[in-house]
Amino acid sequence: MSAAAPALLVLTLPDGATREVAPGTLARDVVATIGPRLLQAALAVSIDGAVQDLMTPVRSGGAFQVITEKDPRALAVLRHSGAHILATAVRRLRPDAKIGFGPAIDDGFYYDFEVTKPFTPEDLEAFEAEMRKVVAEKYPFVRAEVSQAEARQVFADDPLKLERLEDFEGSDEVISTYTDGPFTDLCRGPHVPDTSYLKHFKLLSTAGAYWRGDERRQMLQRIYATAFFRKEELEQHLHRMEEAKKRDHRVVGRQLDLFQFFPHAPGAAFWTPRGTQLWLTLEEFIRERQRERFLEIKTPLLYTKKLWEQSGHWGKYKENMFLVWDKEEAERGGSAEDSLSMSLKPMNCPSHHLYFHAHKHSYRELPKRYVTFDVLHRNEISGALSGLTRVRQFSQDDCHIYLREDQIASEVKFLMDFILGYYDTFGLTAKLKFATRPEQRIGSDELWDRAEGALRAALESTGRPYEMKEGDGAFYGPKIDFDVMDSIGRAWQLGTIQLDYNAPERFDLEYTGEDNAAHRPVVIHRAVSGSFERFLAILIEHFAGAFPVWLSPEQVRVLPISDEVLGYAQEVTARLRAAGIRASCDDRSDTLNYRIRDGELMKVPYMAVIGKREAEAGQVAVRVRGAGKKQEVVSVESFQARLLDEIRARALTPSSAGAEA
RNA sequence: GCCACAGUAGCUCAGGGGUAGAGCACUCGAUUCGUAAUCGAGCGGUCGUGGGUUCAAUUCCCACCUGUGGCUCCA
Repeated sequence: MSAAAPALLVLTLPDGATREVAPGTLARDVVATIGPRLLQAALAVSIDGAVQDLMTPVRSGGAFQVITEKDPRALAVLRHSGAHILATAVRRLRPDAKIGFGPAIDDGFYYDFEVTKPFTPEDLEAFEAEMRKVVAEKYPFVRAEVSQAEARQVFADDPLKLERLEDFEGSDEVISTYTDGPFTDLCRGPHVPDTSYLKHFKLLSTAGAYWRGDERRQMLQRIYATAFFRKEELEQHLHRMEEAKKRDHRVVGRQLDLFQFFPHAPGAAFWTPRGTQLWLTLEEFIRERQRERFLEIKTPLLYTKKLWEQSGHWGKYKENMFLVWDKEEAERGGSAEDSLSMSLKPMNCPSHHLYFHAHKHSYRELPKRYVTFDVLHRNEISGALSGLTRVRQFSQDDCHIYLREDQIASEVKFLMDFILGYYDTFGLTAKLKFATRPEQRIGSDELWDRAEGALRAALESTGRPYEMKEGDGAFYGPKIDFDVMDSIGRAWQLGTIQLDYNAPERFDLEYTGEDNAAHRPVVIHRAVSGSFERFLAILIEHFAGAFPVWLSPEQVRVLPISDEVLGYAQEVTARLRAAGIRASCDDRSDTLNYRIRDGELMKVPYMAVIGKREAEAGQVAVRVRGAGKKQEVVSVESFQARLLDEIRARALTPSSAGAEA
């Protein structure tokens, strides 16, 4: 503020009105000129798109917006303040705790601490209680701008903060601190005006987290928490977490008897008869879709080191491979290391390249699409394993396409339609991400220009919106990723289309062109499901176990009301089975209510109840899963026909129960 | 791999230094039922594994295994 008469800054309000203020005016004073009610509701402001708190001096002009609870950006501000309040409470109860980072995240916030004794669940309760005190004490968040030297003074006892301060060396970024009562943090802000704004919050869990995400650095103790403006929102959030837990594929998988794990095979699933049926149905579906334009091949699971050296896996991926001991190599006197000269395959690409290389190919036969469903093994670190979503043994619907460069655009278009159509069948919606050349890459810039151009042109030709992920491509080529959204709004990265100019070089792949000369093909890596295991886990959670009829392991359960009609019930069951429907007859001597309940719990899409009336009329009383008592009595023929239609159409929901066609 | 937590009957879970209990499931008997749990009886566990402390360990301690939540990684 050295200038004698600084120029006024012009702030433009959303309604077009303007305010002219002297630099250094507090944001809250600007808000006050708009209205007292707005000042009451204000949590922060946005100037030219940058969120700042009310006590921040205005330093530049531009679009000026007041951020209230309604603003989507407000929650992050509240949660960030929540993180400070958490740290305030932790510091009071555990003065030895060194503070790390404490940001707002998608669903809440966390704070990392370095402590000699890790936190226990009881500690969490104590911290939460202490936070409520800090909230009640209503400390204002006081911003201060300090020099590097002053900051070093303030955080002299916090080595993690001192390390953070090093990042400011030589930069002209303003160093600011925020103080709420007894606690001061190095922080850019913004914050809500005082601690009392944090009303509805909950500490959720503790976890270890490496300092700065680096596994070579020390492990800090992270506390996860969440916060909302309204009590109902917090309750809803916690309820959603509960609901998500209920549809957790590990829980549903046990309830519906789909798969299980044994300690004897960590990271490898056992599929039960019902689960195996589910798997086979999915696989059959994929096979059917791929029958026409893809070539399925089955290849070895175990290969010699030579292949992995050629593919580059031996050098870059060996840690993750299950190496296999070669007896003869050992007997030749090789070292223990040398005797491990084979490996279970962790990926299919080398198999496909090997096969493509083994034959002469004409330009006329491209694109050539090889698909393989073989079992893959990756030796994941134990801590990474989790249900079906992260396993050591899995299968992919893995495809490698060998094509001419001029075919890239049309091929990518074809693959995109293929993949999106696949997700549609399950009611999954996909978001597309286009990832471009990364820093670490191979190939000339001209090649990348061509590859990215072709991929992008194909992407745009579909007219679908997509997001850019600059620099996130594979080292060998750009890619399109498919982020799939499930029924409760979670995103999963599943499908991918990747251009690869590296593999053809490594494997010396060739085709004979029109000119009778050898040419290099391009390779496209394509996955749709990711892995069967993970995809089935997603489907289980997406449908909460209530699969559409075509996928259901058990499609119809026939329930005879009494033994008198058992014969007819068995006849109906046999007839449905003969028509290719997965039907069973529940002839247990339990009550009808009991058996209906069991059928509902097992999420069987249709129950066909049969009493004397139905037996006499050649009908069934159709009960649709989840529809309660609403039922329709129809002839066996029309029930069967309708089922077959629904299965053939791979309908997501049943059409009205057994309506006569 | 790292940090924390957990492991008791097939499942969900209670208990706790003196070798265990419920509900459901399962088996048997009775019941033959009209749309989400019929009644009764019975079977079932060396309390994850191995060591240690103790007169005594499922319980306390240590190690390991497996799982869960994270970190890292990732289909």
